[in-house]
Amino acid sequence: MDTKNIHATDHSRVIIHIDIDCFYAQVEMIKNPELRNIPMGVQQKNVVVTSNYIARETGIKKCMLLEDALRICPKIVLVNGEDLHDYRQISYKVTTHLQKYSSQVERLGLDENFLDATSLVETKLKSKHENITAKGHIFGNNENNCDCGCQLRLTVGSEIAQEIRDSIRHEFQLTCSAGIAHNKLLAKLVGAKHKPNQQTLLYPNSTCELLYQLQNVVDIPGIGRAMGDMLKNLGVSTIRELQHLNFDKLKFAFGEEKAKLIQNLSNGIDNSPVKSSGKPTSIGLEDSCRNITAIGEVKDKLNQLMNRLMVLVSEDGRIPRTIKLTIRKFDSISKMSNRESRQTNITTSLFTVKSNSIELQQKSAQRLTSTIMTLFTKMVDVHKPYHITLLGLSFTKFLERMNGKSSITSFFRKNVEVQSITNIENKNDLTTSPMECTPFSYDLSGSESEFEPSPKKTKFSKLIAKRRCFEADDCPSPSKLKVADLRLSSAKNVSSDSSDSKNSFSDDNSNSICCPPNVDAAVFKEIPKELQQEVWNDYKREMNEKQEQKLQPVIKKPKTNTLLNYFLKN
DNA sequence: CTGGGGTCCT
DNA sequence: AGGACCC
Repeated sequence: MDTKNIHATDHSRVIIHIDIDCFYAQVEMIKNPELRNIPMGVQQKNVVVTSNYIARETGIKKCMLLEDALRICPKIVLVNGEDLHDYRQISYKVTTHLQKYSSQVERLGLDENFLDATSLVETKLKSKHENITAKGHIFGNNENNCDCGCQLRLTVGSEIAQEIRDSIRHEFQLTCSAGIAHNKLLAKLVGAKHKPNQQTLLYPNSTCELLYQLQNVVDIPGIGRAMGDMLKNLGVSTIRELQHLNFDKLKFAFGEEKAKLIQNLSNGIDNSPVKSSGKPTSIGLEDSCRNITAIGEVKDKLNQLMNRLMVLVSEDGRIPRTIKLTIRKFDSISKMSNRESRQTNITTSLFTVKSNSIELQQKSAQRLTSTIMTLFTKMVDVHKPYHITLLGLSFTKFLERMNGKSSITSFFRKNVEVQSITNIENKNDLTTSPMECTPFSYDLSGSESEFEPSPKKTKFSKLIAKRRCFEADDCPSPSKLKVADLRLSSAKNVSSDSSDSKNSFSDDNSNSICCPPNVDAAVFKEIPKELQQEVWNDYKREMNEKQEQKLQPVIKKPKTNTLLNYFLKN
C-alpha cells in the first residue's frame, strides 16, 4: 500500500561507489613523484581545488581560496591544474577498466564511478559459498536482521570492491575509496566514512545511523543550494526534520515529484538505477579571466580555446554538429551563475579526417571563428563598453565515426549499443599514410558528375570500403523531430554556417522530410529519422547553393561534405 | 580575491 | 537558453 515501505525494504541490488582519492593531486604526484612527500595543492586561478593528504593534515580543504591556503600552509607547493586534459584521460581509463566488471558503470565527475555489482554478486554466489567475509570497514553497530539475503550479497559486494580497488591500484597506481550498499545514495555516503584508500560496507539496518550523522539536508547528494535555501525557509535543516516534514508542505514548495524524491532521499531510499555513462554528450572548455574588454582579446582567447578543443574532439573521435559559446559578464551585483550562452549548428564538412585524427583546416577554422564571433555579438553589444570574465566553447550532438568493418548492419542497428567509452588509445594506433588526408566527405569527383552514375561502386560501398563513415550518436525521440528542429539554410544565408533558427526556416515549413531524388529511397527509408532530416537538409542546401551559383561567375566550389553525399545513388 | 568541467530537466 | 544538480 505504501510505496515507501516497499522501496525501503528493497535491498535486491549491490551498488559500489568508487571515489579516487584527491584525484587531481594523485595524478600530479604520478607525473612528479617529488610531490609525494611534501604538502601539495592543485591550483586553478585563485583557488586550490584539491590537495594531497599531507597538505590536508595542515588543514587545507577542497576549493579553498589561494590566500587562505597560503596562510594555513605557507610551505604548500602548488601545481597548476587548469588544463584537465590529463585528468580526463586517466579518468576515462579508469571507467573503461571498471566496465570489465559490470556493464552498468556511471561516471560522476572525473573521480567517481557507481557500479551495479548485483549480477556479479549473484554469479559469484553460485560458485562460492564458503569463506565469505566482509572486506574493509563495516559501518554501524547494528546486527543485520534482514532476511532477504542482502547481508550475504553485500558482503560479497565488499569482496568485489576490494578486488576492484586492488586492480585500480595495480593498473594505474591510483588509490581510491569505496562504499558498498544497496543503493547509490547510501553507497556514496558510506564510502566517505573511511578515506583515503579504504572501503566501508553498509548493511541496511544501519541506514538511519548513517543518515543522522549528516549535519544538514544539503549534505544529501541531490539536495543542492537552491533546495537547501527553500528548505531552510520552511524551517528544515536537519535530516530528521526533512523526514518528518508534512508532505503537503513539501509538495507545495517543490511539486510532487521533487518532494517525493527528496523525502525518499532523507529516508535513505534511492531507486535511481546506475546509468551507463557511455561517451560524453558534450565536450567543452572554459577559461575565466580578468576583465576582457577588447574584441581582439576575445577573438584571441576563443582561438586558443578552439585549438585546445580540437585536440579533445580529435581524441574523442566523433564529429560535433553544434557549438555553444558561453560568456560571463562582469556584474557589480555579483550574481552567481550569471552566464549566458548561444548555440548554433555547424556542418560536418568543417572537419577534416587526417590519419585518423580530426582537424580544422585554415578555411574551416576561419569560418568557425566567424560563426563564433557572430554568437558573441548576439550577446554583447560590441559598440558599447563591456567586460567579460569568462569565455567557454562547447561541442555537442556528436556523430559517431564508424569503422566499416563493423559492417553496414551496425549502421542501421536500432539500438546503438554502448561503445567503449572513449578512444583515448586511438592516438596510439594511428597508421600514418601520406595519402590519407581527406576532407570529411566523399569527393564525387567533378562537380558536373555529381548526380551521374559512377562505374562500378556505389558511393555507399566506397564509403564502407574506405572505412570512413559516421553514425548518429543519438536515437532521436519523435519529440526531437518537431518543426522547430528543422534547420535549413536559406539561399541568402549560404555563406554562413550558423543556420540561425530565425533565418533558417524556409518556405516549406514541412514536417515532411523527403527522400531527395538522387538518393536511393530504400536506403533512405532505413536510416534513423534524424539522419533523414540531415540528408534532406543537405539536399535543400545544395539546391540553394546551386541557385546562388547561377548568379555568380562560375567558380569551382569545393564540394560540400555532407551526409547527403553518403547516400547519393548512382 | 569564487575551478573547469559535466548531466539532466524545464 | 537557462537552471537545477554533481564533482
